[in-house]
Amino acid sequence: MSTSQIALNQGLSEDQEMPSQMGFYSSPSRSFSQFRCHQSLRSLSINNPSSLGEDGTCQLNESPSSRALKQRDIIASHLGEFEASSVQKSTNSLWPWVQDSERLSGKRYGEDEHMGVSAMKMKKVKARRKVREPRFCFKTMSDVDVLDDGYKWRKYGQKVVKNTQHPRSYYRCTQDNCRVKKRVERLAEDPRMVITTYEGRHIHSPSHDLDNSQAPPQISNFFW
DNA sequence: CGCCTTTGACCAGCGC
DNA sequence: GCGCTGGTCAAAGGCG
Repeated sequence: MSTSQIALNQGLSEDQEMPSQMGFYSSPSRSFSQFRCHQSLRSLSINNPSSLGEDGTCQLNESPSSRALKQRDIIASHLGEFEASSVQKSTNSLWPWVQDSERLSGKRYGEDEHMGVSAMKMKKVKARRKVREPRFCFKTMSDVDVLDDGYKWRKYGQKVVKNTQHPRSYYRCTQDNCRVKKRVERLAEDPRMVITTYEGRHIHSPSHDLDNSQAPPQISNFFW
């Protein structure tokens, strides 16, 4: 049985903060029931509070009925789910999945929220990008590091982070003017688990959809 | 030739 | 101020 785990730490109570090594920050102001469930996820019981694990993740054991869902469809569904329910509320106080170090320096958020790409390129010489786009992360048990989420990514960096055996890889969406990035790393405690962190919102549909017109229309509704 | 990965260097933020 | 760390840049090389 293949297993995916989606970080739903927004639904945690205040004293159930995510493990620090996962870089999560739980927002105590939101309850689990606030998540609206996409049709394709209902079979995965993602909105069932009883399925919330002790570590703040929702473990999705794929049932026969859900097994037909392609991995990227599941991911795309989650993207839409999170966007619709919370990620767009990108004020500092409601930032859903922020790394602890960044939470402590919340002043960094939103300064250049609407700056254009060319302007950003001009500015980066003196100052690194201070914007932090909406982000969320999830972990998946997988042999491959890069999950097929329907988008095309280009690797632009790799870094060995402290207290981890495996390097963290940095990817950027290859689509013009799309500033979405993602980080991929393996969980130190369990190398079988891949931690994927998305940052930003896609301004286009998944590249696979462009190639395959048979893709379910509900999926294309959830790009960001 | 174009696109991609690799990798060392650089930079900003943070803690002390 | 200094050192550490994470994130990014960009040159170099590989591959189809």
